[in-house]
Amino acid sequence: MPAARRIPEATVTRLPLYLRVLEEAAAQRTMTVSSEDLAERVGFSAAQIRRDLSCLGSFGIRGVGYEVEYLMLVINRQLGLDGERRVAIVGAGNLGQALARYGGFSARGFRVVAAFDADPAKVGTLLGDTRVSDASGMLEGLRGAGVEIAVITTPAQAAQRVVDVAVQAGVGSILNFAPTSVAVPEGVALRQVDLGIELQILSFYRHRVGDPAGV
Amino acid sequence: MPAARRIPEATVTRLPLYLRVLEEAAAQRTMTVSSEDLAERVGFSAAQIRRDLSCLGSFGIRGVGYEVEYLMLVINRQLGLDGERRVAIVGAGNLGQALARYGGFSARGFRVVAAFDADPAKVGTLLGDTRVSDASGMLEGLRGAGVEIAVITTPAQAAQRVVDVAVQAGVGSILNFAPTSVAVPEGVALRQVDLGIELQILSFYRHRVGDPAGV
DNA sequence: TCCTGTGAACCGCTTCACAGCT
DNA sequence: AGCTGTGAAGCGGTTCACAGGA
Repeated sequence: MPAARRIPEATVTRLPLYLRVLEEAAAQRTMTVSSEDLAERVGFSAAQIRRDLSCLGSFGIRGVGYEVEYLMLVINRQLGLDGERRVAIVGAGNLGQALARYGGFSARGFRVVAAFDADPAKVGTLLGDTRVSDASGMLEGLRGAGVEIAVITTPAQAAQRVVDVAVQAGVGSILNFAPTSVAVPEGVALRQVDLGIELQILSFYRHRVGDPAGV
Repeated sequence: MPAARRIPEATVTRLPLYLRVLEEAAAQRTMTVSSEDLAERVGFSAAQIRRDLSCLGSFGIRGVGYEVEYLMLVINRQLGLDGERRVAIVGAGNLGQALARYGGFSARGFRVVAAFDADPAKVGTLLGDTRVSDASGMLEGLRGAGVEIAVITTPAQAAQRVVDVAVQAGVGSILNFAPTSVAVPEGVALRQVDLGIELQILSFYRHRVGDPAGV
């Protein structure tokens, strides 16, 4: 009986990676993988992986490893990927397009059921295969479509307003790509990704030469 | 004399956020900010911020706070944003477009000096305002343009090949958006962002109801 | 008085090392 | 023999709490 422990945040962020390599393994008709195999594919230690997986229960086979199919099932269920998630994309720019067309979404059960933009020129066009609606109808639109996750790809100055409307519409999870920090009330899940910040972090690690700069 | 200490990785990832809110503050003609002010804007604790900034030297004014302009200068220099960084984008799809047009890049001194795609239909088109070249000329192209950072927005199966060529061309930093883990040799900086994984993490935190699922 | 800079305590995550199961 | 699952140790980062400067 898999004793489901509390799952540390750090572990949660790694589970999707395991899922990705497990799919690769399954595609190669691999039946079982050891923590060592997984370690090689994802790039961190075998101990780390055993510790992570032990949080989900204890279903590895000693002397053998983990059953690929079963492990995928367990991780999928833990992440809540066993059903469908209703997603809205707000902001029909290039990033919104990129996300709407990204195959990895639908493959994981994320369905884009609504799209919004404030620009009249974009309203009525297709984002992936979802028709873009006017942002003025967002509150009702999000409610009506039963959206659980809102993905924000608007300019920075619109982001907080969009978040507020989404929360009001009962959206429980927000993924913010706008280059500004937004606030959500207690109980709403939030993740923020800033593409510009990633480059800045890289920029730091670039000039690792001992540079004892003064003031 | 600001004693420049070693900067923890966690701190580095926060510096760009400080920069962002400092710019907002500067736009509002704010001359100084306290760690408390900053904490409110970025959303973590004042102690955290003081600790982070103390790594860059000690130039806060007790009883007052930090000078906005000077703090920006210090952080910019630490991140290596005081000069220009030559960037290439590989993969001219929607995500590549989104990045090329993203204002936050040029504002921070990141210049897109080359773009590549394997699709003949894309070659010759514009990515932002950079002409897309054929991927077959990537090695020479990257070298010739003196690219320091390669941003990868190709499909997963092309990513590792692109990384290998980039490294061979002397590119020191890689930002990978392709949904697969790539490997780089020692000494090359690497960051990976998977848009799909962010959604999966959110999905986990969504169903926080006590769900004692069995096997 | 007010806020910085920082030792010290604390906390969560990672790694080690090995007992125990197959 | 081989690999999992996990106590225990180790490590990095965060928070506390306060000494000390403006």
